[in-house]
Amino acid sequence: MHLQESGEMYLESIYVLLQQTKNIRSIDVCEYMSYSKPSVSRAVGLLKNGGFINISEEGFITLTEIGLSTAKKIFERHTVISSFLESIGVSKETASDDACRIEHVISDESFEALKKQIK
Amino acid sequence: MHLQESGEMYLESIYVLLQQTKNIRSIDVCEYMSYSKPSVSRAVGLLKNGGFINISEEGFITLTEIGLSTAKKIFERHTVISSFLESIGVSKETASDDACRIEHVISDESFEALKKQIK
DNA sequence: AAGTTAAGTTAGCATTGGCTAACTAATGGT
DNA sequence: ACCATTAGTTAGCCAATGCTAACTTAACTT
Repeated sequence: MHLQESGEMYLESIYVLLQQTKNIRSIDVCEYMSYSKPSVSRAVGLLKNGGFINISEEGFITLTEIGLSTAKKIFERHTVISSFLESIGVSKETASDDACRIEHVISDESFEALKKQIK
Repeated sequence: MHLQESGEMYLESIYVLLQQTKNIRSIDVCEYMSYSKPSVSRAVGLLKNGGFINISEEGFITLTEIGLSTAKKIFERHTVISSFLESIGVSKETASDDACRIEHVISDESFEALKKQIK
């Protein structure tokens, strides 16, 4: 199942939140992304349908195997792109903001080339 | 007037076409972008309303002053990003494809940093 | 028990930006 | 004169993705 750019953002946010906190729910995603509850509710439903996450009885979100690997991939893109931009003199904040958008549109080929560049 | 990503793509295509051919019409944009006539018709109408292009009596498209400077800016982003990617080993085609998408989302700050990088 | 708060869902709106179907209008061939 | 082709427009569909309003449900408070 293919994720849109927005789906990737939600998944990445869930991943980041799960690194900080054990138990997260939709409301935490709302807070983190500054999106409304209905928006998150729908997105979370789509991620669940797509097999990327599971929702426990109590509403806690966990990543499936596919969800985790997908999230890791997106997150790696974020950190690599962000690091690269910082390495050429871009401010931390702009680098992260730009990485947020570029991570969804860059090809594997260019990403790998960038990755080589920063090490 | 602010252009969406799609508007930027149309404007850039018009700019590129005008560098190749003197007289271009909507149908040429359809061909070039592989979009349907109604899609181009609407987009061209929006660019005209936005003051980026003019349409002659015979349907020929010309760039206004603002349209030209905007298109040049976008096109410069394209070439710089594309050149940069090629310079780190990305194939010509992938570099251009990626530049096409990155050019719309990258910040001025990161763009300037990239530009410095390739010279 | 009754009321408040918190989390989530449902319904439905708006925008963006692609599309097809079907129309108009102008040009050109036989 | 008639028909075909070409360019463009209009109307309206569809998907994605944000939103608000209003509901349900569960839990806590007093």
